[in-house]
Amino acid sequence: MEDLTELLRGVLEGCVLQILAGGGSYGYQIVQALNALGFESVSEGTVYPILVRLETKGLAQVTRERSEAGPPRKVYTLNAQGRAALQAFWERWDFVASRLAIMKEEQHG
Amino acid sequence: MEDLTELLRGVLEGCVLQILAGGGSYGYQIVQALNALGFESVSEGTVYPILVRLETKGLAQVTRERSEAGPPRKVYTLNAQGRAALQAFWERWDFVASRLAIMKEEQHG
DNA sequence: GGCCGGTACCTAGCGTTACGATGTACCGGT
DNA sequence: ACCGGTACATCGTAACGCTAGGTACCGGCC
Repeated sequence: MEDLTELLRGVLEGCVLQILAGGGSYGYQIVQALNALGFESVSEGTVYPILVRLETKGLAQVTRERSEAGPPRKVYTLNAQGRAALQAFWERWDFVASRLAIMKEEQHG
Repeated sequence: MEDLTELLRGVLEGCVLQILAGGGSYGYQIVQALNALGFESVSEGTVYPILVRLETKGLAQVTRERSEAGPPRKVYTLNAQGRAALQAFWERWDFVASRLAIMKEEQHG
């Protein structure tokens, strides 16, 4: 798949929120989850700033947990504001996706 | 609807390509078409740079047509490369949208 | 004639975001 | 001692959308 960079703007933060909604997670694991999902080009340089942003905005809390296989993890957990932000993200996404679907229909109709 | 700015990155260029695929159009009209579609915040300062970009990339040609109600219009028409770019856009969009759909499912499942 | 609203174009500057590159450091196995 | 995997951080760059401002053509109205 070609370069998705521009299309992923704003989307990745939503994806991270969604992943965190499924239970606490940390940067390295989130990168792997996004890669596994098909966003193969997403790397640490992209995800870590997002996590910092979420914490700064007060959408997630951090706890340190030690790892058996490396340095300690910074586990992020969504709070109520974070869940609200996730819902708001899906609303915006659904809106945009619905409009794009309309446009695409017109292509063939 | 809240601020869609970030979600529209990359998407607006695709929308303009799609609009142009339906026949030649010009900046002012495209702004109105996008507004009518629901992207109400999109203004001329957003669309004109996109059109310049399309021409620079060799995806569209320009012809001047006079208007009865104002200064002459710059009518943009897609060429073969433009139609290819449109198709490539839809492929990328479908990919991203499908992944997001998977993520959203997991929310409830 | 002068003014205003609608049409139509353009640009500079700003903020946000994703990404590549680079660096640090902990750990187990060989 | 070294290497690969785990795990974090940050700087600089590029791209894009948006606000704000500017120019200009036109018809109608006072």
